[in-house]
Amino acid sequence: MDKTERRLELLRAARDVFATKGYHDAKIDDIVAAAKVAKGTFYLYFPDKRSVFEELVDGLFAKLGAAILQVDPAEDVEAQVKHNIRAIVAVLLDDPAVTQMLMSFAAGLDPAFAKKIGSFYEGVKRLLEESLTEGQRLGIVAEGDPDLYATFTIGALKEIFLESALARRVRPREEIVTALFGFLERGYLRVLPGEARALGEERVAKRRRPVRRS
Amino acid sequence: MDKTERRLELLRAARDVFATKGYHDAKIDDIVAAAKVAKGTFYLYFPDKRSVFEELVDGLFAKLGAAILQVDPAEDVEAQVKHNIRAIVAVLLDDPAVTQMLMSFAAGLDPAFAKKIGSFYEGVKRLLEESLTEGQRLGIVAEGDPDLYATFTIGALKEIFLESALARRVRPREEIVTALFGFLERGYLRVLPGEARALGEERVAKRRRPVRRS
DNA sequence: CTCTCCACTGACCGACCAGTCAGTCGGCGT
DNA sequence: ACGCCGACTGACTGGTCGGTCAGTGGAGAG
Repeated sequence: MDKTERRLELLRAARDVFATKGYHDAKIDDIVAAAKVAKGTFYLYFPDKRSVFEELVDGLFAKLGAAILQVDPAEDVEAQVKHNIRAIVAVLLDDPAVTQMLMSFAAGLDPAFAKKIGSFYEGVKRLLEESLTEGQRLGIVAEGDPDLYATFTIGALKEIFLESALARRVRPREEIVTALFGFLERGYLRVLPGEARALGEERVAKRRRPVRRS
Repeated sequence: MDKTERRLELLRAARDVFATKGYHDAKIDDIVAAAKVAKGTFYLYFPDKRSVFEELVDGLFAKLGAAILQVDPAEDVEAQVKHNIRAIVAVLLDDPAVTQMLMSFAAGLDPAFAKKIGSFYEGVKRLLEESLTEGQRLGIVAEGDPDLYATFTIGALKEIFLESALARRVRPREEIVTALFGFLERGYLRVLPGEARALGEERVAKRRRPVRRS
């Protein structure tokens, strides 16, 4: 087993232990036991307990950031928004352990850590808020405080993932996407109605992996 | 200073320390320092650290439970829903310290504690879900999975209070009420439109403290 | 004045655990 | 064969708190 593999092993072990016991109850001894190495080995790969935790969270943040595409108002908005929702759902549900950590342990840890997560959400919110403001200018988004809209949306998202992570209920992904979009649409989205929709999905698919054709 | 007062003093101190430092970083020594008593005194009033915390949370739970009224579909629904939102907003914003604890430390503590908070939210959700299902039967609530609607709603609520508790933004209460209601209404509420609204507020007020007349 | 009572005190204890480091061991180059 | 390297080990340490309890002081009763 080479170094990269061992590191991954430790990361995996840490992720599982954190997810089941929570940050504070997760002891380094638990993690090394799960990874079947001695305690000292852990410290060959990570400087301390918190840094493993941060690495896990950072990884998910990065995946999320990569998955979300900027919405282009010139194209079919519904399809793009649905695509983004679908992407977020996929990333988060594919890694329920880290997702649970992210959703549940938000604050309540040391201030430095809370700041980290806080600033992430703030970033996401600002992005969403800007999209919404722009959307209002274009008549795609209803009147009202975009800041509040953003907050509501993020809250709804967080809650559904928290629920999934706690495994209180497993839901088909597409059901989440459709329901959330429906909720948002009748809440504050005013999308071009009718014809364009079916085509929209296709358009986004094309942009992700461009299809060459004659 | 009599016993009740001292107890309250400790509770207040604990609340403040928990809110600023989080459960784990809040040391008994911090609490007794804030309350200006010796450590031993703390243990004359509370059996251990967790029980103070639970007492604080229970208090807020109780206040919330008391504030929320069952919605009667025969009466003006909009007014009643708004009334409930207003009540929740009032309780939570009046005690930002405990609210922050409630919103932030959801899980990530010992399992027993997580279960406590979890079961509370589950209870709230079930109640809301039932109301929504009933609402669908009556044509007040749009088609769709009431479970998802409930999750979204609670998420939106939680998020806005989390934001307030972290003092990232202070908002006029009525603004929150109106915005959230608008969001829900255009999301899935189908309320009797028009005339009944102005009267509705009055009707709810009457029910809380019955007015005898002639 | 003294005795009793009890709220209050704070030095202390022991469990717990993140992080350390002197030592082991196997593989590989020579 | 030999010695070096570095990955790995796990007993140990130092510090931190939650919780304890023998002692203090002052108020009120007799």
